[in-house]
Amino acid sequence: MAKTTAEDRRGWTQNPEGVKRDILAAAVSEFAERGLSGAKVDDIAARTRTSKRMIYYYFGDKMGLYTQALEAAYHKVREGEASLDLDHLPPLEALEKLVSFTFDHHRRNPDFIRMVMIENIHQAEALIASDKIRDLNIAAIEKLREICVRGEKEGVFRSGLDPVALHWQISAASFFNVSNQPTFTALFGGTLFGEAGQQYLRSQTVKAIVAIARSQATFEP
Amino acid sequence: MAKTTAEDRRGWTQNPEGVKRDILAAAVSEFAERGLSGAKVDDIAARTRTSKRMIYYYFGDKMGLYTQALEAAYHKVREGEASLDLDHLPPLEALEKLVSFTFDHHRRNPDFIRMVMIENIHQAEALIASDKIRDLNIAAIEKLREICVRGEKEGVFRSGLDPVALHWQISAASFFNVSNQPTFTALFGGTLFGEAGQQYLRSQTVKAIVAIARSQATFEP
DNA sequence: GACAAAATGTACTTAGCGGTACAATCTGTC
DNA sequence: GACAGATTGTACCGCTAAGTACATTTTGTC
Repeated sequence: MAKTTAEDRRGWTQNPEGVKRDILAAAVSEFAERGLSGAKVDDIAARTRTSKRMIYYYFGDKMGLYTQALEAAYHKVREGEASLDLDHLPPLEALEKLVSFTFDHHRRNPDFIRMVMIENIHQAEALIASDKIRDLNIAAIEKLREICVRGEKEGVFRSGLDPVALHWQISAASFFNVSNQPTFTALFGGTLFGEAGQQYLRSQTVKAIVAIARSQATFEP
Repeated sequence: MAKTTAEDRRGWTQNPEGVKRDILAAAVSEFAERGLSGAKVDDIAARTRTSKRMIYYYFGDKMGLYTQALEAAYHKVREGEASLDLDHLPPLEALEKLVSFTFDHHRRNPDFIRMVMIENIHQAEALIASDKIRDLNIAAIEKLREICVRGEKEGVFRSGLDPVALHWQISAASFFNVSNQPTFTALFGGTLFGEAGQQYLRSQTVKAIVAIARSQATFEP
């Protein structure tokens, strides 16, 4: 995180793109950690190799920075998803793999999860204003829709499956698993969040989603 | 919400308990709406029939107020759950009813959900410090454990079911449904959050949880 | 190498907000 | 009804943090 790549600072030369990336990375961390009002521009600047002055120079104000940080977080995470190739798998395996992957992927990106939490606290105002993010997510649904269609054709999924509702189910488990870990651990202990617990939850989640997608009986344990 | 009950202000007499309740109600709304740093003590005071001075008199500082607001939110919600009687139902129906109820109950208490979101953003620091809240939640798990035990004995649930994991599954769906409504709506439209959509999601969720609990095949559509 | 525009550093202003000092009023008790 | 302690109102302080003024350096262009 926030590691210094060589190109970010070649000697003492100017480097607008590097500076912008540097600021955005710092902003994502800080906002994810402390929320919109909790994050301080001075603190973000301190995580940077540049100054507060440059934040205002490139991003206008705190909200401008926040919006772009949110976009950066979405971009990074959806990019990771895009690498997942499911077309060559039969629909049932494709769905299982997608759920497993999403579960793990969210877990690997807590900053993204926290940005979305913060966005929800703020009624998704910044997200609504960003067409960029909407486009990224439509693509995610299309991938799932394709699996649904294939599954229905082959008769392994029940007909009339709504990909958006299915996405809701997958997201609910994968998101909650990260977002509510602090309170859940505080109340019930951290057993479920160790490696074994997470594998268990993931397999249970896959099973639950598959049960929703199939109309037929399921016989495996 | 924050309605003026007759007893809260009898003429101009002192009324410590009424004032405290008034402040707490205002605090829950304000914190739930804007988060910990986002909430302003002056704004909370403005929602009150008393003054900022009284907030500091009764609650010490902003964090003290926040902690008690969190406790109040938990208390109210767990109290609502306690009214649910499942002992007379066979285990499968009891589980189904519990899931349905939880789904609806969370939906009816968005302020509670938002308080928990905020707590998670802050690593559950206030929650960890509150024994009161932990006790409330242990009780919720015990209710579920009892259902699991009965279900296993009667052979309708698979053996070795973990009530905490099951609670995780139930909470994930019910919580996410409220917590992420803003971003989900912004990205995919609000269809799922209308009355029909919610009924659909609730039934899907019940089906998913039941699938997890049963080892046997399920034949219903 | 001179000029303009882009990029950066330093120091400052300003307002919002958490918290408090001080005084006044209410209420139970003798 | 006087006293003590609990409760409340008014006015204020001080700090933090968002945002800016102004000066300086870098860099591409002729």
